[in-house]
Amino acid sequence: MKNNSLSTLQEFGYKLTPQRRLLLAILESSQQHLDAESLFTLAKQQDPKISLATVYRNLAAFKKIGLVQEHDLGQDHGHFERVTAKPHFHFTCSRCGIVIELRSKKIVKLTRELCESENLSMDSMNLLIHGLCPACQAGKSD
Amino acid sequence: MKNNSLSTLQEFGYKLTPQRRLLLAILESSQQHLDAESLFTLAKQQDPKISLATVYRNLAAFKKIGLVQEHDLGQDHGHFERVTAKPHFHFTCSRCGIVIELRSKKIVKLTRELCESENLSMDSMNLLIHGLCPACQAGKSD
DNA sequence: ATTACAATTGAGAATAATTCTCATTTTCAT
DNA sequence: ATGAAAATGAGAATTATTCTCAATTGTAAT
Repeated sequence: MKNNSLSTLQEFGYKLTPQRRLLLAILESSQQHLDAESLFTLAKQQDPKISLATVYRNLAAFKKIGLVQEHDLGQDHGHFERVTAKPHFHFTCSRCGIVIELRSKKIVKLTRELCESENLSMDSMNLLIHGLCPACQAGKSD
Repeated sequence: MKNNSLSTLQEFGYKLTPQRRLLLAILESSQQHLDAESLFTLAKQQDPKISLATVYRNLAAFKKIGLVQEHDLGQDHGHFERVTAKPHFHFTCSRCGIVIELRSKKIVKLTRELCESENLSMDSMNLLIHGLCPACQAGKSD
């Protein structure tokens, strides 16, 4: 029943190390989009010996097997989040940098159909929108 | 009538330097998604003195005023392209890395409406899709 | 045309994110 | 339990990008 990320890891031939359990646990409990450094900081609280290289290595592995997605949120480094059943999109305010999550089944469906019509097999989609959030639209004069 | 990128630059208070003319000309004539290094290489053919810093500085400026868009095409560095009237999306094959452009007015419209419904003002959208291209679907066994 | 000032540039140093190296440790199938 | 393959930690190395600063240039006003 409980087809969790750990069994997925094993299915793909990855070994189940304490570091991987820890990193996945953090990613799963986090509601935020973590960057490598933040994940490293959080992980160190529970395993002070963990290495930043391990964080990067495993983020790459998780990405490869679809457990996490990397997003370019307009900063100079990537952000990661656990992939959930519900695909969603990211709106980034170009002024204040806030990230707002959006959902639309219709857009997902259309994208899937667009790919099908071109004979492309779609693994993941990532819709990034830039603009002004409501607050920044209001205080545009600053 | 001819509202080109040069006049846009001036409208935003940027000076019209030979380097900027050159970079924009290259971006406009290129059908590809150039990264900073390729743009630099192309620019040097016409202006051997041009500096890589100038390329980065101006890509940032062009981006800021909406003349170019930066895409994260799954590599470890950004790719840039001149913004045209027609928004389009990018499919990247996770196996061979080929980039295929897709268009869908419907998706653009839905995205715009989604933002409106959340009171977000949308400046740009960027839809990145990952999967397998037709060729790589065929030769999956390699 | 000349001037003056702010913006821009070139060159290379500096920084920041990410990857690599390699000796050591650990997982897991046997 | 054992051994081979995979993973880790630590720090060095690499790569993309930004910064610094002196010299140059575009432009608005004369």
